[in-house]
Amino acid sequence: MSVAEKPIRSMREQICEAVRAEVISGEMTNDQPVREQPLAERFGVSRGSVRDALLQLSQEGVLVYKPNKGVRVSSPSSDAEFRLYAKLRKEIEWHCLNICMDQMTEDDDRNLTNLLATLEDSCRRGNLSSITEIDLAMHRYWVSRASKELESVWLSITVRMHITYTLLEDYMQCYQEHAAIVEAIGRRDLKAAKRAVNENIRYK
Amino acid sequence: MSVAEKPIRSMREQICEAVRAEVISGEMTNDQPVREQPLAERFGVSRGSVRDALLQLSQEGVLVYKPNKGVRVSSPSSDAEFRLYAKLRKEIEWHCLNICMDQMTEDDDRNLTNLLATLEDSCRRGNLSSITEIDLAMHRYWVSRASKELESVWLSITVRMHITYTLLEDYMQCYQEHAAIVEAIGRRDLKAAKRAVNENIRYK
DNA sequence: ATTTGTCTAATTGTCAACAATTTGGAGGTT
DNA sequence: AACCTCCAAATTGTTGACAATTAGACAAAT
Repeated sequence: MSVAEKPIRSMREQICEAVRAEVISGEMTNDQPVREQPLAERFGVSRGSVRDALLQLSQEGVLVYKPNKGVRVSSPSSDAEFRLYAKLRKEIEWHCLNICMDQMTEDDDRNLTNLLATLEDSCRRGNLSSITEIDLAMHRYWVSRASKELESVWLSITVRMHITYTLLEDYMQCYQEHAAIVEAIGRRDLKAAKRAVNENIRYK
Repeated sequence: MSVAEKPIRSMREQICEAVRAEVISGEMTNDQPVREQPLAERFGVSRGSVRDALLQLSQEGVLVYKPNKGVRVSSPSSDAEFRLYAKLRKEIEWHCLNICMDQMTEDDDRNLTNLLATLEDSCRRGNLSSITEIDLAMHRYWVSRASKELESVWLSITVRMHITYTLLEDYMQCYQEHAAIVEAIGRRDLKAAKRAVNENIRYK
């Protein structure tokens, strides 16, 4: 019998995910300082826990930390760095597909199909923050499935790409690209899955 | 005039560097738990600062964190992941050489030559922990020179490779490989530098 | 007008105490 | 001996208070 998953998420993890989602979806503008006290009040915890979360997000690349000055939302990378990140991200996702393709189950297929359905809905409604969130969640799925250790490396690279979908027509294209990936994984077709992922991770 | 560097290092940063060096150089065995209280007493600070440092090192990949159980030294990756990390690391260092080769000064040449001399000394004396430390410091030099943002990504990938030189004969080879890199950088020969770096980052 | 110094408010950094959780072992039962 | 139960010690998680640092406003001096 497989070991039971731990649904417990530490306070720090919850704050991390909330702030990360807000930053990635663009609800916080670049270079904007992120103060500890307001966040502590908002989550009903002490500053200590908030500090832990902000420190982790800084290490992750979502925020930038300066001693005695706190953290601020990180600015977009240069084009050259963006292309490098895209390349690294593709290498990691390809590797993870290699690893986890064989051990995919019908449960995984269902989970991915559900994520895809949610993505389609968000794309139709044009809900930008929801799109970016689910986009990340889908890629994260096969990375996490392959290696928990790689997941944190992948995340710290991906968040630095500042993914944003600006044009309305991009929305449905985003959905179709992910549909192609899920379909390839469903057929356990490694080559097609890699090709589809490569199509989706654009080099700008 | 260039902006003055801040030599100030926060308490957390100092603890991080000390513990990281000890882990990387192999002074702490794999899976060994790292307790907060002893470290706090050793550095003469409170547990809070130590917690911050351990959290950062967990995010970096040096340590592994488990809720309510603290951190332990991370175990080596699988061979497949090692090869992936090597590939990612090479891509980053190549990119950084691309960026910073043009803006290298005589000061940089002096710094690298000094590091190389220290490395030679450590290699002759067979001081393993010193070798790994200087090895990392050298590669870190051109990465940091190119991009502070990439530095943290590079570090988190590199520390997961668990670099260790086990055989005595490897020591002098390590020195010679780095000598080749420094020499190529001194000639501002990008292609030769990339080739030398590629030689040094082995795929196991 | 520009610079310099100083005060004040806001913010981050550190600490020690307390709460919650995990660990390990003593003691008893089968 | 093997297995459970419970308790105590060790360890991590959280909190509020206080110290240190920074940023902005304002006045004084050149």
